[in-house]
Amino acid sequence: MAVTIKDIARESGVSVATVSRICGNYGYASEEARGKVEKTCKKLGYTPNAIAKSMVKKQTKTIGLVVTDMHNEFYIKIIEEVEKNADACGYSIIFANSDESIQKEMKAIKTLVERQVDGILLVPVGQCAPGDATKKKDAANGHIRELIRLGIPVVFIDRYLEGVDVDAVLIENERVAHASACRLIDMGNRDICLVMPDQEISTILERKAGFLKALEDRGLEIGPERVLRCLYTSDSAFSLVTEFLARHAVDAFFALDYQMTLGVLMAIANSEGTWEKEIQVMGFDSLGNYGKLYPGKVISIIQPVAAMGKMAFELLIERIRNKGRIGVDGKRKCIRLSF
Amino acid sequence: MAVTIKDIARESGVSVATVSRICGNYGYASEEARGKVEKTCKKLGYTPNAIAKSMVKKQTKTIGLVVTDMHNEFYIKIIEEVEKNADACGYSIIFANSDESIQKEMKAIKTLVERQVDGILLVPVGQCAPGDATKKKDAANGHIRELIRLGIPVVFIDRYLEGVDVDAVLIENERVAHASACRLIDMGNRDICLVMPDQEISTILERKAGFLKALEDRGLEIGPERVLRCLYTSDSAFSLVTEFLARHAVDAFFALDYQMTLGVLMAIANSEGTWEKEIQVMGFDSLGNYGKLYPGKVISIIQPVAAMGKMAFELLIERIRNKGRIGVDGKRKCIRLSF
DNA sequence: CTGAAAGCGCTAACAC
DNA sequence: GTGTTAGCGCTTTCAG
Repeated sequence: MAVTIKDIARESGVSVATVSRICGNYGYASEEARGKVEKTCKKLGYTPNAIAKSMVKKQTKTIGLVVTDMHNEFYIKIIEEVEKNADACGYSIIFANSDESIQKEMKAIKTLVERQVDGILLVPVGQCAPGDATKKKDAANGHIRELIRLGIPVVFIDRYLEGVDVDAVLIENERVAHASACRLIDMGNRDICLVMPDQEISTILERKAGFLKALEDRGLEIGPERVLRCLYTSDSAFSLVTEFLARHAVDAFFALDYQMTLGVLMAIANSEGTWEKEIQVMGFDSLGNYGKLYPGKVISIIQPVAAMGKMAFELLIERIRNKGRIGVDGKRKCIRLSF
Repeated sequence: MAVTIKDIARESGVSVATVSRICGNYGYASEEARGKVEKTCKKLGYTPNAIAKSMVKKQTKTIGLVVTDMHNEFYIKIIEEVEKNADACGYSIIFANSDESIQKEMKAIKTLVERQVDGILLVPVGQCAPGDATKKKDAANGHIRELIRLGIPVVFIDRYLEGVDVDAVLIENERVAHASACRLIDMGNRDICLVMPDQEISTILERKAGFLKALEDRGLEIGPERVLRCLYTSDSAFSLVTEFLARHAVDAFFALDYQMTLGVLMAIANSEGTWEKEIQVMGFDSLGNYGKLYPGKVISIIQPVAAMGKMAFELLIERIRNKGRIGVDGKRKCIRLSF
């Protein structure tokens, strides 16, 4: 049997209240009592029971963190940053991977709610489709709405969901994509191929819009065969680009996220004769150290991931502190980082 | 206020005991009661409180997971696998990163204990030094011993600690390194350079021993300048190998883990004139998809990480189930996977 | 089959 | 300053 506050109280000849005050160090306590209690705590090897504490304080000092993909270094970085920030504030992370599956996300969130997390940091799977699919999407996002109804603070990271009013920390995807694509064009690349996952995810849609606008601004057109849509994995991008390269020549590739960038590089590195053509690659997300493995021409659009993790955590903490109220102005915050 | 079992009881005109039986579905309950309770649960949007449940059941259905490095894909895979297996069994993961710091590890473990995790999966930082440093190491590993004293099941993954009796899931490092190095030599490589972090970690020591034994078995010698010791990062390995390549020529590199393998490849890819020399690289851990980015000669020693994660989790669960007793034979298990 | 009641370990009034 | 006590939401005997 683990030693409890009661044991400490008995052993030191004081009441549980006194022990609680001393161990939680709040309220008054005589030096004498303090000394005795601290000694017995050490002697008996007392470990406070956070569960019991949570029970009465109605806060667990834990937050849920759900990401969609563990093969994506961007999300790994997010996990790392969130854990670091949380730890510094005495929060623990209950971690879950939704693996781009809405079912897994729903299950994860249900578990987190049951475990009484103080708040949730979420990269939402849910796809924000425009148009007639709205009703279906609404149903699919019911679990997020439920969270809001329950008053559990949630902050989205990286992606947002159309029609769901939630705080979020995002990137200025359209602007950044636009600026980057302009730069790519202004470097002299005319024939550019877009590589993207065929999914209705906010980041992808926004980046795509920015890219297309850049083409338009520069008076360029893009044929449908130059918009490569694949599954949301680097392998899929690899296959598609490899196939494409066997048939076509291009000046450059524009890849909309980590997996796409990786797939493009893999394809170029492995396609006969393409290496020396020096195709320019521009893509979202750093490939970490791996960039050094690829000697070709690559420009990475590196998101400020550390800042994103920090801001998301801090925003969540703010919401947790003012539980119920949503900021001073009563509005959700949607932080858009530019860079 | 969240809706509780009490609300459900009142609303459905039964006692809390009945509601508890029905929601936890154990014990008897009439169809009538069941129907009423289930309806009100739905109506009021009842979410069971796992914290309260933990309080009385004295088990939280959570396990702690602590890894040492989030820039190492091997550990990321471990996280992924553990989460997947845990989720399937109704366990949640409280995650922490010790970042190779013994202080952070101690803090993480303290937190996990306070949070009453049912068990802990740990890649221990602690370095298993042979010889006179023993006493210092013992002190450093006191927090692990404390865990055992408290009866909290722990399973080490990847590394073990000398003198601390804990279940572990490891690789047959020495044998695998030996076999791999033999193969490397038998391919015709005579002048081989070893790249390793300068740390007393079990994996590294064992792999090094296997490598050296292979040289000995084949009647080869290795000069001290061909044993490259660096910090435990790919950048450090990169610098050291780059410097080495500027001065020496070798047939092959043997890298003792993920970070080392990555550093070696980076160095070769970026060193003037080394590319075409076709230096053979053999190293522990897959570089995931990145392998495709490097067109040189690489042989990866790929650890069965999925099996490791699964076995570690299952061993932990077994220990949790038989809380107190340590297996049928009263002995710790040290599973050594070969491949 | 169902209900009353006793806690799990801790905090927080409220009295002394 | 310190102790008593009433819960937090739930499970689990033990009666009925």
